[in-house]
Amino acid sequence: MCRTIIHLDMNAFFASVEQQCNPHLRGKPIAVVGRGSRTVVTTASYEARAFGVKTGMNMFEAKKQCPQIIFVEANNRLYTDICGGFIALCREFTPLVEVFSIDEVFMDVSGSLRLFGSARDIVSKIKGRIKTRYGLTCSAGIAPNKLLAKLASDLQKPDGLVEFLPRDIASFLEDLPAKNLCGIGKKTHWKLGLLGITTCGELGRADGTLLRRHFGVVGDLLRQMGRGDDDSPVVPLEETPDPKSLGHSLTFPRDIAQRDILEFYLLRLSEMVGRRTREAGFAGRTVCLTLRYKDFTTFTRSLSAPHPIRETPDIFAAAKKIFGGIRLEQAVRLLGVSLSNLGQPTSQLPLFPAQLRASALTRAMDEVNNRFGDFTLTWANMLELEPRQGVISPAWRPEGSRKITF
DNA sequence: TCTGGGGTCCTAGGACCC
DNA sequence: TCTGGGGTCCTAGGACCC
Repeated sequence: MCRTIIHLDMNAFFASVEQQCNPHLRGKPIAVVGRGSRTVVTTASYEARAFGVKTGMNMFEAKKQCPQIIFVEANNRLYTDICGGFIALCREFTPLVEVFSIDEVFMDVSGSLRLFGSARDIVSKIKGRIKTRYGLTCSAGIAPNKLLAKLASDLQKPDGLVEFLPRDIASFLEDLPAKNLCGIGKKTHWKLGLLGITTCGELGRADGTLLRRHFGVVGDLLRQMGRGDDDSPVVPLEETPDPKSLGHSLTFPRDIAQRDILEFYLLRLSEMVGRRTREAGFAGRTVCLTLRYKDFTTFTRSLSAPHPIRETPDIFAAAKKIFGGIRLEQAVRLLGVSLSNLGQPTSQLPLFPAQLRASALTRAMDEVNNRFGDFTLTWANMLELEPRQGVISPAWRPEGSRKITF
């Protein structure tokens, strides 16, 4: 059964939104960044990209590439609101809309064609509405599967539309670098190169046993990708699986060597994780601590509790226990806390008055914070720390623990 | 003034149990 | 004293995505 899949990719999303909101930024090289000096470029406008400014660059590098660059602090709320509108718009054409990231969606319009005409028609309607409503452009790819649709949308930027017809696919893939495929990163590209494989054509013809030997179970998948085969479904929001982990991490403005200060941050991160976990109605058994030293050496240590936990003091206690077992070798640049092995909280009621009080207290704090903002009400020893919110992750997805309303 | 933050999936070794 | 094999869980790390 041949499907018709559309991939839509908002062009330089965060930067374009900022340029729309602030006319004086239009036509200028800008970069959306987080707060503080130790931040990186999340999105660069096309004007900035022309100077070589790329996502992931730190501010100095960006400034070096483009001295007149304008840095704009991210406005997360604005981006998620527009993303919500964008998704709602796509869902007018099919319920099969998969949110791949804050600025990318897949649509399976196989069943919508009779109602709305061709996939091209659907794309031009959506593009038109995004342009009118938000002043934004996007690039679109149309193909028989997600892999190829994403490849297609990448070919014309900005404001493009590329359709892959089945008869053209093989010849197009023949000389296409394999690293252009979604899922083949730097390392895999390098390893493939050692095997003499650089193009999709070569990957598709490669020996299955050879690929399995070097890439394990992924080997077979790689060969299929080289041939442009992909039968993965478009997963709509309603069917998105529950998250497997929830976490937060923080790069400090300056490296920190004092354990007591690091413990303050640990509590703060534990509270952020706990609150989000409770809000999403989960509990988790495994607490994982991520630590990055001054020299960027990064490692994780985790600890599993016998029962699912969700209260801040429980998460903090586990994080502190892990932290206590680490002998600091350098000043610390980043700390992270995450909770995994997620499931439904055990439904048993708290047994002891102390537990009952703790849980009621948490509930009350969450309510206040949900209404008035993060850290309005907080644990006393967190008060001396500045609340600090970074830029939203471009991989943010409005689902599960991050639900939004349309 | 070097290098963010939020996730998923896979692998591999060791403990432990039967 | 040496010797099995299978299965699960835990931990740590790495590759990948945006």
